[in-house]
Amino acid sequence: MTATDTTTGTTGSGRRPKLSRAAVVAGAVELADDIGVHPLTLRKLAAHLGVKPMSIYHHVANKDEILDGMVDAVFAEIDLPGSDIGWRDAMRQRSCSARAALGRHRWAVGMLDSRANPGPATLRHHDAVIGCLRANGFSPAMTAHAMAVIDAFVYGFALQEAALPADSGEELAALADGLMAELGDYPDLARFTAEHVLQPGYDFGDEFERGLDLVLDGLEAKLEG
Amino acid sequence: MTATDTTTGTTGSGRRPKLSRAAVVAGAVELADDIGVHPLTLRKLAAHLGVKPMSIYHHVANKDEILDGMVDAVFAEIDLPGSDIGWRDAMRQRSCSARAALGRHRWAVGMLDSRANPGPATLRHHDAVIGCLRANGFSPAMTAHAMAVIDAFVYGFALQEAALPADSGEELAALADGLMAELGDYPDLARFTAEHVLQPGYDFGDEFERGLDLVLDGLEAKLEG
DNA sequence: AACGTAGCCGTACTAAGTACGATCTGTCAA
DNA sequence: TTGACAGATCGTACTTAGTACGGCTACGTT
Repeated sequence: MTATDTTTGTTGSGRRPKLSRAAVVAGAVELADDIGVHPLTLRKLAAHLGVKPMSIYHHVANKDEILDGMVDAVFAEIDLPGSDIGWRDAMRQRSCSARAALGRHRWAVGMLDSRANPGPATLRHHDAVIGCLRANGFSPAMTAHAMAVIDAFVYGFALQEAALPADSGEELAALADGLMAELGDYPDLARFTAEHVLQPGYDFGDEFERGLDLVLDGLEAKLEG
Repeated sequence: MTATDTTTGTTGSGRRPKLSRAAVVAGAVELADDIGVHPLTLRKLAAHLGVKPMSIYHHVANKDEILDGMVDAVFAEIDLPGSDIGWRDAMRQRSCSARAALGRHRWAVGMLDSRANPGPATLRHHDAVIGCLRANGFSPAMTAHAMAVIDAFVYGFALQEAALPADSGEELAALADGLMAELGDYPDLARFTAEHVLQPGYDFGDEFERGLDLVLDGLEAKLEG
């Protein structure tokens, strides 16, 4: 009775399935990418899947189970840390992959807190990270420390990116006038925005790799010290 | 027509108000602390405020405006960086304060992404942080870098804390048996949980200050280098 | 060929967000 | 003092969302 069973059943009798738990979750992810999570309803999902609303309930118990599955589906997109490269490259790779996945599915970050039931992909991911660190000389305490810092940075950065009003500097520049008008009471913010954020070459996303390296540098120093 | 006007109006005619925008938002924060954000409905909020549902709509345009206000109310609880201490202590203080506020209101972290309209407390906070860093020798680029890394860590850590199934090690130990049974397929995770996480002295929250210092150390080194 | 079962759907109930307009109560002008 | 005004509150009702319940359909088995 694993909740992740996607097969149709071994005895094979009855109608040929159009749906499955995996198909429901995958459709929900697609639709959420398109319209967001809050506007995602079972009726819209059913329409997206070419099915009537109540058919969904033969594959999931309720909407929460779909939401849990969606989070796990995003984790499934994150590369596991490679085992043949060093811990630093492995962490770097999986962090970048995680940021990319959370960027493809902006709705996912905000769900990480309320979905406390980790799915198999989530557990497998954490398992692999722990295995990688322990195999590379990290003590249990250092492993916990490293995971806490790295994951906090990755999730937090993704959270900030998801909250950005615009994706690119160009879009941001388009909003600039209206924005600056409301910043009169905040002189430092206003100056900083005008002189740095709105400058042509600026891209908040560039801070990711710089910040990640700062974190990894710190961990490397602690590991050696 | 500032959306934050909490006064009853200058001309002073009409009925004595039991409600106000601020009272509505404050009540919503209280109720969300109690029951969570998803179960928070206007009817329950009205009951909590001792009022009928539709009365709320004379103070806010819709539920989204309440949610925006709630996020801003949490930001209002975060200490602004002190101006007389150095940047490092100022950042440390406001980070700890932010973590505490987000811990008091676990629902808040998950809303940071979807609530893209910053309120006055949020703007004031960012303004003060920028002012603090710029006044302490941070270039615009270094300011952006520092804010990105620190905020990412703080928000991300709060997100992880909010996702924890239990608050204390004791509560976690109570869930341990059921937990370990499901971890058969994840040997590294299982061993790590048993040998480190479930040990008496372990508290995930302790990682906050250690991680924060790692980040601040890295920034200090960059500032001097 | 009949049956059992898995998958799908129609109907309907409860609850949530909120539009619309009625009512109620202090305050101010005369 | 009083009457009218205006803001605050509330009653009603409409729309949409989640989902319980039971019926229908078609395929594999016997």
